[in-house]
Amino acid sequence: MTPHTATLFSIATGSSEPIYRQLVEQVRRLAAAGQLQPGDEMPSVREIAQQLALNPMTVSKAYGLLEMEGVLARRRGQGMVVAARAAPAPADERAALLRPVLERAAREARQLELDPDTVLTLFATILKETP
Amino acid sequence: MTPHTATLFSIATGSSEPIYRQLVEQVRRLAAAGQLQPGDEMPSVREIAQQLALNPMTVSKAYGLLEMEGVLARRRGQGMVVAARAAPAPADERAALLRPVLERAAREARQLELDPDTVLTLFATILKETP
Amino acid sequence: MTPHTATLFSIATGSSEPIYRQLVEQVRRLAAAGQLQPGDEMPSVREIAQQLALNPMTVSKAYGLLEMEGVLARRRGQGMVVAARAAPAPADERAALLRPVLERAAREARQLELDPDTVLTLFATILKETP
Amino acid sequence: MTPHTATLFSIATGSSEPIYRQLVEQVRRLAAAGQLQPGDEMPSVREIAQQLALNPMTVSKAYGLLEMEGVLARRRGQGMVVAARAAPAPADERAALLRPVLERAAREARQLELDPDTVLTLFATILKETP
DNA sequence: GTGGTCTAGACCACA
DNA sequence: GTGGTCTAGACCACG
Repeated sequence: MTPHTATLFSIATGSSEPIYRQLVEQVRRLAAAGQLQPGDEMPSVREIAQQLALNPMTVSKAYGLLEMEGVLARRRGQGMVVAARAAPAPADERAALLRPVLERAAREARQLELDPDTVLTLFATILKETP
Repeated sequence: MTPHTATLFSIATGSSEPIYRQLVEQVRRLAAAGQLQPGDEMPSVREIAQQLALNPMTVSKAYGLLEMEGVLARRRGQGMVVAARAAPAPADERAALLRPVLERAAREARQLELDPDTVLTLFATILKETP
Repeated sequence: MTPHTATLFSIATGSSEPIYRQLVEQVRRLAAAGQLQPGDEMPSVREIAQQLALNPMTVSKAYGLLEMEGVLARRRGQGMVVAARAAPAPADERAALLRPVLERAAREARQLELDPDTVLTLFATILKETP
Repeated sequence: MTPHTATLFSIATGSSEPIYRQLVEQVRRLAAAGQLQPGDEMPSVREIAQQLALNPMTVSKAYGLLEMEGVLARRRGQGMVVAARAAPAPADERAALLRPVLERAAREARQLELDPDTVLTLFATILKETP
């Protein structure tokens, strides 16, 4: 199955986060969650670049990093596919990927002197909104 | 009252976030939380620079931005003070400052296909650890 | 279209007004007047710096402020462009930008006890000279 | 006659223009206009400093400059008086003092592409409002 | 003493 | 190529 570019990625060009990193992290998460299964063919660099109006080098850089990480694999003449070892991770490993952003949120909450219950309630609300 | 530099700031020089921005955001949150009260004198550029081993211009840049934002005010020849309009914000306004990072966390959680309860439990744990 | 540096800016290095602010205000006015259209590419920091014999950081500071203001936008890796929302302002809005300096002139005229007609005549003369 | 501090000066501590310069220019204009007559005793440094909540050194610096300029004169034990040669200037000399600010306004008007008539009408309005 | 400005030059991240 | 960040150090303006 070849995932559709438009469905897969959501890039915020206005964000301060580098585009290539947005791509890398999204693929990483999608692979960990199993939305990208081992063997799935990734869209070509050109296709992504065109559809998202990005510089092909930006996409290429993301793919390169993902290959180094072992999330994607290069198949000669066939483009990139999701790597075998990128099997869906168990919930606790996926949770580990979420830790950094949660730790940052906790640090900010403390500096804002918000009490944990308020924060958790707010977060619960947002979790329901988002999907 | 003059807050103590060492107590006020914790800078991660290794982080990818620019130092001046770390300073800006910390001051912004401390003012919102009321740990910095209107009228409080901020440590001088040189003092912060020395204690945190930073270049004075880096600190100065942060102060300049905070002044533009209206969080700090310049008292000519006497350093910066916390601005009058930087009164401690009510809890709901402070919570609003936390929204962006929580929304980001929610987005990542969804891409990781983690169920909300797991995420909330993890966050609760982290919130207890952090302080 | 890429405006020419030399044509765009006239910097008075001798003035007490900081160079970066001279740049900021000129760009702001040129954008308001429509001489800089949304989408126009601005000259690069290095180009301006070289042509006006300034330090690149000085120019960079001006660009940074103009970006914060929303007058310019950064196109990663491709320099700055005039922001979309920086559309040419109608005459009355542009006139509003002129008010502060006119108010100052009026205040000074009053302290000099010059009668309004004299002042207006003088100003009319200067307006004809200047262009 | 001793002019009253509060009536004489209007200081904008928020402005970017140095306080001592605001003082200097105001005295200069008032003397040129004849509102301060030769021989008039100026308020003491302390009095001005207290009433306007300024640092006495700031006031002192302004007085020093005005003395150097010949606008004020030091009378031992009597404080500063308006200098003899600071006689009210004829209208054309006073107009000359107004030129710089008018030239700046003209320059800005041109960059804003405002036509001279509009500018003059606006200025006429402001001149009527201000007093 | 305070902060502001500018220069010079290095290094990095991004595209 | 682009702009961003940081350092080091000088000088100035202000109070």
